[in-house]
Amino acid sequence: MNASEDGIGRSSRRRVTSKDVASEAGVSQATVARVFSSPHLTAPQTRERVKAAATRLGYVPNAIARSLKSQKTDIVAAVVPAQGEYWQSMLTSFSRRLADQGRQMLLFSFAEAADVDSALTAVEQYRVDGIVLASSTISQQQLIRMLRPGPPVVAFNQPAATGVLPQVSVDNEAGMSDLAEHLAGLGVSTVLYVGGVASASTDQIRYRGAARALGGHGIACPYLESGAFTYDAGYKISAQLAYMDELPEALMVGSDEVAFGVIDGLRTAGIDVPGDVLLTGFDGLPQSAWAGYDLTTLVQPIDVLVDEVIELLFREDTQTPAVSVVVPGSVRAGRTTRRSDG
Amino acid sequence: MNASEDGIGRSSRRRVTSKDVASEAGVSQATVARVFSSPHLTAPQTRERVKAAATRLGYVPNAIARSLKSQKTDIVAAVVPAQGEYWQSMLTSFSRRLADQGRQMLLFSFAEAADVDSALTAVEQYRVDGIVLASSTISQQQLIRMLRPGPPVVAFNQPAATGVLPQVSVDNEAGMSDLAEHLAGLGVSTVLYVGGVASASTDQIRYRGAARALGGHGIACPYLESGAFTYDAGYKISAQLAYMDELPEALMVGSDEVAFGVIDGLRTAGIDVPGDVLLTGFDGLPQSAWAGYDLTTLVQPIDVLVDEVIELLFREDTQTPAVSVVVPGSVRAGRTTRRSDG
DNA sequence: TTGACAGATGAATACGTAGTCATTACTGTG
DNA sequence: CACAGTAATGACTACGTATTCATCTGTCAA
Repeated sequence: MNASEDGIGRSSRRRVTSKDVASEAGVSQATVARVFSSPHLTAPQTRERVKAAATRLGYVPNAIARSLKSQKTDIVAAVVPAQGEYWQSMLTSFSRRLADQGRQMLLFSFAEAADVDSALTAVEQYRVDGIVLASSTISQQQLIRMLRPGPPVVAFNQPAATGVLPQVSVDNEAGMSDLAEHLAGLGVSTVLYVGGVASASTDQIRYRGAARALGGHGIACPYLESGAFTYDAGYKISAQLAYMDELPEALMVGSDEVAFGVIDGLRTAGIDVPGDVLLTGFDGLPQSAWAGYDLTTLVQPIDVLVDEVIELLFREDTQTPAVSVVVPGSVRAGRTTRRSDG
Repeated sequence: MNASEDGIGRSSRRRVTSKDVASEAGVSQATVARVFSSPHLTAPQTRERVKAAATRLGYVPNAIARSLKSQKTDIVAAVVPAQGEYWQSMLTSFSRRLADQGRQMLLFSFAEAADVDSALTAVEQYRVDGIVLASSTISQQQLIRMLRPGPPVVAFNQPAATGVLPQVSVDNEAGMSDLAEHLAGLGVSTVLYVGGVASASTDQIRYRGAARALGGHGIACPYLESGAFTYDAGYKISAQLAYMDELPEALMVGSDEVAFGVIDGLRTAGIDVPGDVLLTGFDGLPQSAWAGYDLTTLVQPIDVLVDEVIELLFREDTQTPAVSVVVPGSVRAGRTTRRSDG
């Protein structure tokens, strides 16, 4: 007598398989499989009997086995940086969209660029149906690596990937340009651009958008690098700004998160935004609309971007070489570019 | 002649299997498998030859097939609400921790409580090695559903699960109690508690912590429900606060995110925090340390919580019935409880 | 009545890997 | 030299499902 055999433990004795259901219902395994994957091939009466047996035994189809046989997993992998408000909101939108389609999301987040390689190695092992690469810190070399045979890959908000991988991003240049026009329309004549990481393609393109638009109005636009796309980087760089002989009329910051840091840093130093200096962000994070900041920023239509990614991943047309999709954002005018009440 | 056969397209012709590598290297499939899963059983010379062949062909082991055979996926499922800063930071920490162990995270996020059921159904299909249930809005019934045979399940910050499922959470009651003591130590004599969702177990327990501690000092602590654990809920409820005949000396808010809304709402109404009213939060979100808020709050040691979850999921000892693990948090005193400079 | 045909089902197989068992070669010891 | 013991490998099978092919039943038209 095996003592451990009939303990009513939390753990299972053994998983129920379609074969078990088959004998319980008095049909073949094939029929059970059909009831769950192509019910129209089964007789209503049989179907009910099988379903009843399945419920009785607590049968749940094994997606792993199904994936092996059908060569599709219904899983999409997302390779995303661990830090950053922007990526988090993108993740949220993406996973929800996938869930609507009966797909799941396998998450590979990485803290440092060095971890990307191991993440990519892991991704390859799971035969996912598609891969999304996010983060501007993925190297060109790593992008090229994804060109091997395998599931479709799409880069997200990574202009550097253009020409290498299909890519979806907001129109960074036009977006920052629109913000610059907004400032120019307010009569601003001196502007300083506060970037995140100068080597990041998004940073470069956004700056170009600002510089061109402002240049069209005869306004110069020097570039200052904060060092990272984080709150802390913005907060720290604000010390430099506070000690400048003369503040520009407006600051264009490369991302909302950095902008939050800049604003808080300036305010801590006794410099009011927008009283002493106007300021714009970029991304349209939820927090940018919070009353504490009420930031003028470029809102990225994340849901649209995500839909485009999914569209690119699963489009039927495999002939047409994959292209870059660029989606326009929209300026949200907040308090940080509202001229003081006086 | 099949035209599409030798196009150098982006997509694969056919995946390379261990069998292909075997013939390429002149060994059996079994040997190839051993080289990748238990190299110590192979001769160094053979190992190199196989690896070379694998590289030449671009072989990548198939995790799906491995999972089917070995009955483990190295995947942990996380069922998490789509909204909420707190969950996002928890997710980040969790996925990173798993990655360190060579495990992946399958994400199931849900927008509304109604979506939880479909998420759970999907989770069951993938034979994951463990499941983490987060969010206080998962119903008791849904928790009970997870008691079926299957992978280990752990609830995260869900005191209501105690006794039903193994659970890990911060010490909500002691945490809020500590914050209350902090206020009492400042000589505060009137307090109002602003909760999130009154029916949520975390909300109830946190309130209890506040009420008990304050009661010990002879301080009453009325409860006001904001309606959700969101910024907007806090912002809206602040209107009610602004119109009160007399403000309490301090507000204890049930979560940081709600607290941000309350602070911004009050400030918009011309009520200064901490000048006119002191305020505490709960959770210790990254933003709570931002200079704009600099919130006095209870910092949850997310990394510790996550480690405890993983420990519970994968502990060897299957005998001992799973328990509730309660981890203490720590008070971070910020500007919002600093008496005005005067 | 017979043959054609659709509907429903079962037997058998493939998906790609890991592990079991058997076989072979080789080392060291009596 | 014989034998035991170990290292290395190959043949084979199981994991749980989906699908192909064949079989069988019953319906309908000629």
